[in-house]
Amino acid sequence: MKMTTRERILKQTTELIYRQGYLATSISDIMAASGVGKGQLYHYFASKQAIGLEVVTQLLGEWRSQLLDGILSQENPRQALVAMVDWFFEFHQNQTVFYGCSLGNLIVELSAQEPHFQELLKAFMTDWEEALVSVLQAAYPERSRGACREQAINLLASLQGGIVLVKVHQDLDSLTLVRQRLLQDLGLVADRS
Amino acid sequence: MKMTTRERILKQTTELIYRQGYLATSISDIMAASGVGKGQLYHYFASKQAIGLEVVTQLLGEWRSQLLDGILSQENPRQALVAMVDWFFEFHQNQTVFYGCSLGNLIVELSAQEPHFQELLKAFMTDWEEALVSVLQAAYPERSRGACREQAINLLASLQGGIVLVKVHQDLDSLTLVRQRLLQDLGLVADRS
Amino acid sequence: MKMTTRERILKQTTELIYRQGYLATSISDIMAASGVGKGQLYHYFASKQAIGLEVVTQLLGEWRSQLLDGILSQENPRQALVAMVDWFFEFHQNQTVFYGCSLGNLIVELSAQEPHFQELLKAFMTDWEEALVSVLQAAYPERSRGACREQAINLLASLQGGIVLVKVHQDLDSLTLVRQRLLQDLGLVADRS
Amino acid sequence: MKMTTRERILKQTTELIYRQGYLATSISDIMAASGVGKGQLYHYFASKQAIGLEVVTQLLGEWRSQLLDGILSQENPRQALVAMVDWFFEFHQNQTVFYGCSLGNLIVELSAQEPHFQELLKAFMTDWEEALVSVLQAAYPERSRGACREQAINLLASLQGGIVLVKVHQDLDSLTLVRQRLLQDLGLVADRS
DNA sequence: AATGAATGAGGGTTCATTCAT
DNA sequence: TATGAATGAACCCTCATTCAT
Repeated sequence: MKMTTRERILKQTTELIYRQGYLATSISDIMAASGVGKGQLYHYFASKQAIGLEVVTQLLGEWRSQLLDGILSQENPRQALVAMVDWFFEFHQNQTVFYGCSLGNLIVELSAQEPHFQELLKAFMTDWEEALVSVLQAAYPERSRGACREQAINLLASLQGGIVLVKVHQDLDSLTLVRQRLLQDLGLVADRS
Repeated sequence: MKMTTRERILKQTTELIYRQGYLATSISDIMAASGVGKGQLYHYFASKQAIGLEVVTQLLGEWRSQLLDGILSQENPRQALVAMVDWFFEFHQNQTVFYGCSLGNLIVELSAQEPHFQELLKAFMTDWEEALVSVLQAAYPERSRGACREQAINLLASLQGGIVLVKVHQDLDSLTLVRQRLLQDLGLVADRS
Repeated sequence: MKMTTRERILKQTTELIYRQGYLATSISDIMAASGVGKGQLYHYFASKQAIGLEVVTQLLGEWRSQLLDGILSQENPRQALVAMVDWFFEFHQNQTVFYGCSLGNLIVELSAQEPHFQELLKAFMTDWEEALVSVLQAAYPERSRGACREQAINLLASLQGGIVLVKVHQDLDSLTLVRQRLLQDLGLVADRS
Repeated sequence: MKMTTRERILKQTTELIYRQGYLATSISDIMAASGVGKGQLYHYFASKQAIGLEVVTQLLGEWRSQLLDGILSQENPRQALVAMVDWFFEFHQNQTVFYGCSLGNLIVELSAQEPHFQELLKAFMTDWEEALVSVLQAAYPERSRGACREQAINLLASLQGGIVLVKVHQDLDSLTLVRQRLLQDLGLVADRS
């Protein structure tokens, strides 16, 4: 249960970046949140960017294991899709302030400005898309790969856009409606098949 | 055709905020971009936040007039919907760097942190949603208002999410696929009605 | 008699750099010595290096006007040479701590590390050498230019080296002996001519 | 042939200080260059200053043995003088970047600031001067000790000043001319004697 | 309406050093 | 003998803002 200093820094910074964004999170913020001195921080990390990149790397690792290797890798493809939508939804369900999607926030804040971050984020999103395509292909073997890809992209866009709407309204409604439609789509198509 | 100093400041700041975000845009950046001294700037605006709020206000005014009062107010509701999707798509089509959606970026960056900005953005998004609901209702009179609302939210989510994907990939593909699906949906539903 | 803030900064920094060297002179030192706040400092100068370069530029300008345009430009070339040696000597004569030569110190500290400084210093030293060559040529018209150049370099080296010895001993003796020899040489040669 | 950790630290630091100066050489630089951890470093040395003083002590020891006990202690005094000038010259001859004189650099950087360093440097320079005086006295027995001392100082000044000029020009020419003159002087005087 | 001097808190980073194991 | 975690002052620089003219 004991955490090393390095882990504490990363954990706290993950939370700070999620809530405030990368730019708005200062080294002082990180020091205060993790109870660590300046020198110590730079003992473990070379720069603020290095912390940021490590945070993102770990975050994506977490998503990979939970989402790609876990949820999307289960046997039944339709259940996998439903589980993914639910997983995404449930994360936000219990919040009091809606900070948005940890990944989406980083994409919007950094993709056009910080190539190192963009690279990591893009790689993950590509993997996510491909995983989704595979699951969709498994769920609907009669469809073309192109059709699956289109649906995968649309599915991801809906989720990401849904959480953007949640953020501006500070209200879960939009995501609820998006989820409803997504599940319906998945079911509807299933009915037809 | 001459621009006043105040207008010049706002125009340049709009561009800077679009590309870099609000936090990353410093007073110095604004001064440099608009060729204005410190005194001037603080003569016209009380603070950086005041500039930002004015920029957002003008931006939303522009969207209101172009999108809500223009595109979405045309007689034929289905044409209105298609036009809206195209308008959104075409804005991004000609870019070399994909900075995302001016509104979406602000929502993600500021909604959870800056109530004044959130308020403006939320008000506009609400109006946009309502306008969409009305147009959808007009297009599909047989449907319930709830169904229209669900579709409106999903439409907006798809667009916002699509542009998020574009930003992370720095590639228009995702939005192209989203647009394809949206136009298809609008047609498909039309066929059924 | 009133000095502008900028002038005050430069004057104090010149003194600090002379005594401590460029690296050892911190922005805080400069702030304290010139009674100026951080923002103010960076209002007038873009960076510590910019201050340093300006200090060096002004210093070299001063040397140019006093030494090259003044002392070395007088009609009688032998008097000019003697006056130069005396001018150099007298500067150090009245000091209690021997900080060395303002130029020599900078050369030793920065020539191998900081190209911008080296460039300025080298340009001045080249001018100084050439001025000396001309004066020597005027004093001893029968000599070859090469011989004059050799003597010029040796004269400069003696002065610079002399003040290095003064610095290590914290004692003017070495420079006194160097001066003695230099004046003797000039006289001696004069006798021969 | 294996070097102890302590020796490795000293060797690398000597090089770093020679190239960058004492102030500009950080503990991190030393650690990196010698491949030693923090604990190691402070196990062998009490402080950065202690390392610096040891470096200087060793350096001066080296000069003492090579120059004072070696070159200047050979039987023939005139050969000794010529050998000294050549030794000094040849060290610099093969460099691509001219970092100046290891001793001269330290004198200029530290004499007026760091009493401990100044003490070491001054002691050595005094010994060097005295050794030179003795050799000159041996070479020219007819001269007064005062005259020898004057020449000794001037010889040292020429060398030190010559290398300062080399440093600012990043070009060996100046030292070549200084050497030429010095050897000529030694010969000239020899001729006269 | 306009200029730019002045302020001082805070930005990210490096420093030499000490401590615990 | 060796490791590297921890400390905190100081480094250069940028920030948004205010003031005097």
